[in-house]
Formats: sequence, structure tokens, C-alpha cells
Amino acid sequence: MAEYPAFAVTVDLVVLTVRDRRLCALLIRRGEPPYLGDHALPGGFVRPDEDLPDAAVRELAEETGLAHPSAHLEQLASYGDPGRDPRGRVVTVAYLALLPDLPAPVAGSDAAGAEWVPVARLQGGRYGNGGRPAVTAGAGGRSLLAFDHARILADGVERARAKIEYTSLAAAFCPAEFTIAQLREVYETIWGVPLDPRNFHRKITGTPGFVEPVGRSTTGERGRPAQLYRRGDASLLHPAMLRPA
Amino acid sequence: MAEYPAFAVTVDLVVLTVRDRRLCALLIRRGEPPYLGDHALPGGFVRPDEDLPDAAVRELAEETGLAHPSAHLEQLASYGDPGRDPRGRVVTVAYLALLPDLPAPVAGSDAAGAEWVPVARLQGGRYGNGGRPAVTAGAGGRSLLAFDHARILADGVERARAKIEYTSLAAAFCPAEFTIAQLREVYETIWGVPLDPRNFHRKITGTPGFVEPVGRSTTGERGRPAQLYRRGDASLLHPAMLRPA
DNA sequence: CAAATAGTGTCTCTGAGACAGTATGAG
DNA sequence: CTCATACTGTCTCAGAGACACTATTTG
Repeated sequence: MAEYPAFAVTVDLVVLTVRDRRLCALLIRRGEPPYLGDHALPGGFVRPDEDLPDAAVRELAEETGLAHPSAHLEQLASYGDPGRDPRGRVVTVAYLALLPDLPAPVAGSDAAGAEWVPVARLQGGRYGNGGRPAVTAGAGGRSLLAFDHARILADGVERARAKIEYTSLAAAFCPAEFTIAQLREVYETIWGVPLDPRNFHRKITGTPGFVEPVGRSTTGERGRPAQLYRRGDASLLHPAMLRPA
Repeated sequence: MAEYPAFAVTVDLVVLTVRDRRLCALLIRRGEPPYLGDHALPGGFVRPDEDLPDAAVRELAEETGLAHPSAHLEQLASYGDPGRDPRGRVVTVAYLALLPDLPAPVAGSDAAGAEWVPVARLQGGRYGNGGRPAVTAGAGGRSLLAFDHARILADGVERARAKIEYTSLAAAFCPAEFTIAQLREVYETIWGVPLDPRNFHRKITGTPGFVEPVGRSTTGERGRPAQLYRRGDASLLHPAMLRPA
């Protein structure tokens, strides 16, 4: 193998949650050059005897304090532009994680301050205007994120938007027990569009296996109490949840 | 960077086409150990100053003799199990290529004989039975493909199956000018199910931008001559083409 | 002519969207 | 009581599937 070029391999994480009706990403502040002080995706080098998914799980645990039981983690894509890291030739394998809004601040982080940042603030102008964000790495205007992380984040957001359409993944943003309205809020936040509460309710409860009723209701809220649900067994939606035109 | 583990990075290609009503993958015979003489996906090491997509395009050109103008190429996923290559720590970035059936045999190949192999022959038993193929790398039964390439191929086939549902990518398997029946054959082959020719025709021609009529017809075939079409501008299908239950 | 394939018309059923109306809590 | 939110019922329209029918070629 010595005759072949040597690369460093990292995993980077696009960790998304919905809090306060905004789609937020978990970002760290870089504690060393390059991009000292800038926001960046959490991530790190893959260890010599570690598989890629293991590295992603490890980094997620290190950054969020725990491997949250209801977290969803999937490979997103890989990025290997020769110029993406000034320190050398680094190929990164990005993973996408979807988490419920954590009640406690992110604990156990070994990075210089991990924080939730609204995605809209990182993607110039209107969020939900259809295409790629106005601000990505590269020519024209400095990115708000280190390396090519703006591009990776945009790809992760786009993946999340697309996947809640035909999977039950939106429930990964909700706590273990949730109401239909909470689930609807996830869709509305990620898609950036309002949905009819009544049709949404019918669609969710009419799709076998999407959610299972827990038998109890909320209390102390305004309006009629809502039934609580758990995530169901189904992972694919047939037919899909349609994003309004 | 010297303090971080060194990896080799390769690109591997899942090159698919439809020929003779079968979904086929382009495979090479390995000319050296390990897995000497076995089938494997075409691919090779990424060069020191080469971006990942460039490496994929280069390998595709080397293996198929030309960067076919109507070829579709997209990143599939990355694989980095520490044990996947006995020679050392190799992370591979897999790409998926969709090509029309090439009239000439694969030319210009620098590998020890590239050939089209029906995917069904590599995936134990019935093709189109819904899940993963019976034969993947790992425990139980030796794979017909080197390394973890059976797994990568299966992922590529699954991606192709899913994407022709909501994109116009099926046309990438057709020559520049084609009939609706040829396009239908692509769907039927990849999904392994028969489709109603009349409803299919209505769906395709009724979707703006999927295909553009070329004005001419086939001749010399049995039955009524068919209109010829070109690929249209649309890449996403709304609503999607539904796979029969 | 028959056989084969291309393409159209039409019916039915499912499901999405709009939205009236009812149920049940807090204040 | 009012207000807010949860939930149900019903109408309409778009589109998928089934399939009768017509069109145009070869043999």
C-alpha cells in the first residue's frame, strides 16, 4: 500500500433538531487554526481500527453527551476536494443525525462550546425558498462555516427535508411521547410551510404503524387535551406525505 | 497531519445498464491478489490532487472507453470497514453510473476484461423480491464478488430502483432517441414487474418535460410504428411513478 | 385477412385538500 | 360564558389502475 497516496479520513456530523419552531444544527467553535473561532460541524478523525458508522456514533456521543436512544443516524455523503482542508488531503464522510430537542444543554462536549444554531441564520435570506442556500463555501462572500461545512450542512438539510416526505423520520425529532400537533410542528418547521391540522391528523392516524396511541393525554395546555403517541413500527410511508406546492 | 492515521482512498463504480431485458452491471476480473480471478467492481485509487467526482469520471472513462454523453453519475455511499481489504485500511467512495446499452463491447478497458453481468446472477435467487439480495459479503456463503462489492452493488441497485420512481433517470438507460415502449422496458426490468402499456404511455406523455417528441417514428418493427422521443428537461417527477404493490 | 404493437377514451376507486361542525379543556 | 385547540365528517378534485376500443404496421 505504500505506493498509494495517503489520505486522512474524518467523519463530520450534521446534527439537526427542531427547537422553538426553528430547525437548528449543532455547531462547535473551532479552538485552533485553521478557521480559528469559526463555527464548524462537529467531527473528528476516524481511528485506525474503527468502522465509519462507529466513528460517527462515537463523535455523536462525545458531542451531545449521550447516544440518544431515539436518535437517527445515517450516512450522508463524502467530500474530498483536494483544497477543502489547508492542512492536507482530508476526505470526510458526513453523517446526518436527527434528534429530539434536548431539554438540557449539550453536555459532555469536548469541543470549545457546542451550541444549537438556527439553520436559517447560516443560509442567507429566506429559509425554505426551494434551492440551495445563498451562502455556501467557495467564491463570492465568505462562508459562515469553516471548510466546506456550509455545503455539507445544506446537503444534510435537504436530505432531511426529502426523507420526512416518504419515511416516518419526522418522529425522530420528537420526544418518546408526543402529540400529533408536535409532529406537525416538525413538518412545518422543516418544510417552512403551514399544514392543515385536520388533514394532517387524518393522514398520520390513518397511516398504519406511523404512530401508536399511548392512551394518555396532555394536560395543562391551552385548548382540548391531545392524545399522546409513540413512534410506530413503520419506517416507510405509503403513500408519501406530500409537501404543498 | 502526520499524527493522524493514514488511509488509502479509492472510488468504486456500480455501472448499470439494461440489455436484453436484464439489469446488468459492469464487472472486471481481478488480475492480481487478493481475490485473484474473482469479479469485482471497476475502480481505483484516487490520485493525490484529484477530487472524488473527477476520479469517478476518470475511472468510468477508463473502463467503458468513453465518458458517454448521456451517462448519469452520482455518489452512492462510502465504505470503510477496517477488514474490507486485506491489504490495509482502504476507504472507498462508491459512485453509481447509469448507461444506455452500449452497442459495441466495452472498449479501451485497462482491466483484465470488463464485462456486463446480469445482476440477478449475482444476487441469489429471485431478483425483485423486495429486500436485499440473498448473497452479500459477510457470514454464510462466499460472495460472488471481491471485497464488500456485493453489498455495494446491492446498494447501487436499490438506489436505482428507488430513484427511477421520482426522477426521470430511467431515460439514462435509453439511447438518445427512444420509444415509450423502450422506456417502459427499463422500468419493467429494474422493478421486475410488468406495467400496463396504456397507463404507462399516458403517465409519461402527460408529465411535462419528461420526454420531448422528436417527430419521427420507428419503422420495420412489428405492429404500429411508435413515436420517437428525447429526454426532456424535467429531472423530478410530480407526482412520482408508482411501483406496483 | 390475422397478429401485433401504438395510442385514446372512459370508468372506478383512493387519497389529498378545503373546510363545516363537534368535543373538551383553560380562563 | 369565550377562546383555543383536538378531532370528525363531508365534499370535490386529481390521478392511478383496469380495460374497451381504435390506429397502423408486418406477414
